[in-house]
Amino acid sequence: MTANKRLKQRQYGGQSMEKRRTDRRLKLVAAAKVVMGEQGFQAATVKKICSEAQLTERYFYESFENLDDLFNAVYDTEIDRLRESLLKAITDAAPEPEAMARKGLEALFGFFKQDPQAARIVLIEIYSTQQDLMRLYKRGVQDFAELIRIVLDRQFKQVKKSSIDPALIATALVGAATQLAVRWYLSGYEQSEAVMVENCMLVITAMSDKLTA
Amino acid sequence: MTANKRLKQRQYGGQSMEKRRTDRRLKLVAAAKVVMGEQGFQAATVKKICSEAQLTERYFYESFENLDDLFNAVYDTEIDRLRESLLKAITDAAPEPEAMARKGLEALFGFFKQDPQAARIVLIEIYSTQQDLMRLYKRGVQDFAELIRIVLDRQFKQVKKSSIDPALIATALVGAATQLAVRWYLSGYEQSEAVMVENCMLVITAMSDKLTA
DNA sequence: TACATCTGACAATGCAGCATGTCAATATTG
DNA sequence: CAATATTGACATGCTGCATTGTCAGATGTA
Repeated sequence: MTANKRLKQRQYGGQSMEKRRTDRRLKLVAAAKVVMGEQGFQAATVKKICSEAQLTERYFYESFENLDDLFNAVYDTEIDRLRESLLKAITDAAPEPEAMARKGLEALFGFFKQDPQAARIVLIEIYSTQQDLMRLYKRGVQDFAELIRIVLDRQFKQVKKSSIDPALIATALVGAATQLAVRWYLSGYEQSEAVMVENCMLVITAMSDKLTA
Repeated sequence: MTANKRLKQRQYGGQSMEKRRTDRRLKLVAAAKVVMGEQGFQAATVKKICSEAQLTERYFYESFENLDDLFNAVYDTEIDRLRESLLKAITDAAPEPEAMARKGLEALFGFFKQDPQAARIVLIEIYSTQQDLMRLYKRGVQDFAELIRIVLDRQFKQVKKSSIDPALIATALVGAATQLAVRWYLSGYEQSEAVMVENCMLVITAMSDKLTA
């Protein structure tokens, strides 16, 4: 529906049609991040977002089906940014496991501290979407857990008790970190970033100790 | 507004006005739990809930301001049930710390397994309310964390590093358990209850070891 | 039995937001 | 310059839902 009449396209403002479309799309995603990150998904409307993006409402439907669709785009964008930041921190600190963990946590809490809108999107609003919760959850939690699991597997090759599942342990650790982040965000970042990192580190090293013991 | 014209009240169906009102309120809370627990908060409407409760819509406004208000009531009810179950399990198993933790986790995961609607309300839909997120979060996460913190404080009196905050550690542990529960719920309870308990226990004992070391 | 209260079914109203449409102004191309 | 594509501002129709209102019938009270 969106691109049916391809009769004649031309430049406008020195940009091709495709460039203009993707620019508008990016503006909408950025605007939606602001609105949803400040007021929440529920309070977000097409009108508000288009107004924030300084675009007329028609262009919303040029790029998105509905608000859920747009939220997915916003979520993916922010999660990608977070993952990139995390991966860079971790790989830079390799190969010392403890340094990797610490730098990773610094990147994580730094990300949330420096961008409260993204924090709300990633930590809170993820659960407000109707469809695709599984997809978002997998992308936002399980993929990170998978990262951790790989490290865990390296640390302890032989599982002592067969009922212990590295994937679950990894999920639990992700949960510990995110719950700390949620609390931190909701408190208005009451504690210092260093304190958050330090306490989260303790949980991780505790687990590491336990598994290597 | 609800109870202005107290001109003349009388029995009906053998019940006093107050009894009838509270009965209807309870029916609405129970119905809302079903609708919101199955379809989510967003999909819940006054009509659906009243239909589920087999009450006409007028009675909704007799007991609640709006859907957020009703959700609060549902959430409180379920959290209270969960807390009661947890406390009973823990106190029954006292004073062995490890047994307390294990029985507590069994109660926790048992609760979510046996009542998926409550699981969704408590784990997922909590974040979908507009107002009062702080209140719900405090009631649903921080109060449980406080429980744990008290136990932690007993286990290690002197904090080695001043930056370690038992309240944060407790929050992290709550996060670990709830994230496991969320994953479990979203997977359709893929793993056995025993496996969930076992893996969560490992995280807790790891932390316990670390703090008492 | 007569009368007031309570209840349930459903209608009426009003509003908010989605989705599409209109149209004049502007930019681009030939 | 003429013709057409593109844009922005705004209007329009539509839908679903919240909230209030109506009324007949059921139930209790004097």
